[in-house]
Amino acid sequence: MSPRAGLTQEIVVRTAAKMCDAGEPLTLAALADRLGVRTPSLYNHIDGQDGLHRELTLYGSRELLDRITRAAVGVSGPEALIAVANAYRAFARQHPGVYAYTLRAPSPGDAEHVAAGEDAVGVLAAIFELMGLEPEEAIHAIRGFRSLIHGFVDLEMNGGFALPLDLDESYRRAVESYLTGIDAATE
Amino acid sequence: MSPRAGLTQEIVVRTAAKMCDAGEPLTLAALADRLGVRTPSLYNHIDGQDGLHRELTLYGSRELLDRITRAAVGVSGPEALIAVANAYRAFARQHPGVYAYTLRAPSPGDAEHVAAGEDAVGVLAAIFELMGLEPEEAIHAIRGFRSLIHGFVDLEMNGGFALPLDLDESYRRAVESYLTGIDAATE
DNA sequence: ATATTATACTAATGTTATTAGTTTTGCAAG
DNA sequence: CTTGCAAAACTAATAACATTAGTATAATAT
Repeated sequence: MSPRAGLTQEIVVRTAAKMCDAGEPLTLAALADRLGVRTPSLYNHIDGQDGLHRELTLYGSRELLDRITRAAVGVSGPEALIAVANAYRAFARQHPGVYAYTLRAPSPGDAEHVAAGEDAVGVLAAIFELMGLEPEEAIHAIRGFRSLIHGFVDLEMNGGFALPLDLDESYRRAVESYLTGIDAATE
Repeated sequence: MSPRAGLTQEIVVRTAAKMCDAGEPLTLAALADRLGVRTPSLYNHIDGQDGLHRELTLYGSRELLDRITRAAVGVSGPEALIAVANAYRAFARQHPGVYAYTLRAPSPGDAEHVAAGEDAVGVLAAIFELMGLEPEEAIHAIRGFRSLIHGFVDLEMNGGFALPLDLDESYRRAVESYLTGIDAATE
């Protein structure tokens, strides 16, 4: 009937990303259906379900790295960190499905994935060290910073904040408070 | 052969909890096998897979609430919050599988689950308000606090912290920095 | 023009969850 | 003590999904 549907890994992964961002359950069957193809045909482009997840993780990690990197150019200090925090949350809200994949720990062999994670940490490390933190202090500070913004975004996405009080304001205050505390601890 | 294996919902849920805490994939098939029973027999005690997940969520939420409540008795202020943060992390490390279920948003109809979540927030609200925060300020502060500790624990559990630097120290500093910032913002 | 390779297919298998309907046990009421 | 009943376990069957093996065909390179 139709050998040659013109698929490519790029198309498969991007379509999968759209589906999970839209909240649709992401199964190989549904993905194949969406692409007008039979399920086994996907195996020509991705290594099964695990492979698809790996690709989504990599895709999301790179995209997120790109966002926070761009958010940080031209600014420094707390201002830069606030910009990064806002870019991070904006990405997660815009791509809730893909965002969830970015959190997966890289497999030891997955050099590309590891690299994307290290680059993201590198962006933060540069900002903190320019603020006068020693490298080791910076690592602690980055861990807390990442924890705060990821935690907020994750709870927000999972309906963890029930009360009718402005979430933007809560986020702004949380980031601000943490940075104030870091500043106080540095002196 | 063996009608009457002596199962009860309690046993089913606790066994499921043990399995997911041990990192084993939690399927009804595996759970039934573990209990020495056929899969459909589980339906006498839980309402399918969704029902099991709901029970695990409730079980975990109550357990976690119990831990943080006990951690907070007899102490107040930042000391109490640090105790809560430590109890929270200890629970997550001890019960990684169950912890993941506690994060699920309660279904609107699930009054028991909603109540457990509100109680947990209530514990934190009491502490913050005794520290002099207005109710609305307290909500913002609680959101940030929960975000920080959940985010840290979640990243830690998912291998998000790669570098060989003491995690306990990072956690201690993160909580301390945040509380310092809250304190500064309150005056 | 032909050979090759990649892509998509059909067919088949195994796992899982779920429902329907059946048997049997343990307990309670007469 | 017997009889009846509800609950708990079972078997059987169905549907969704992922995966593998093997086959056909189209695009491309020779």
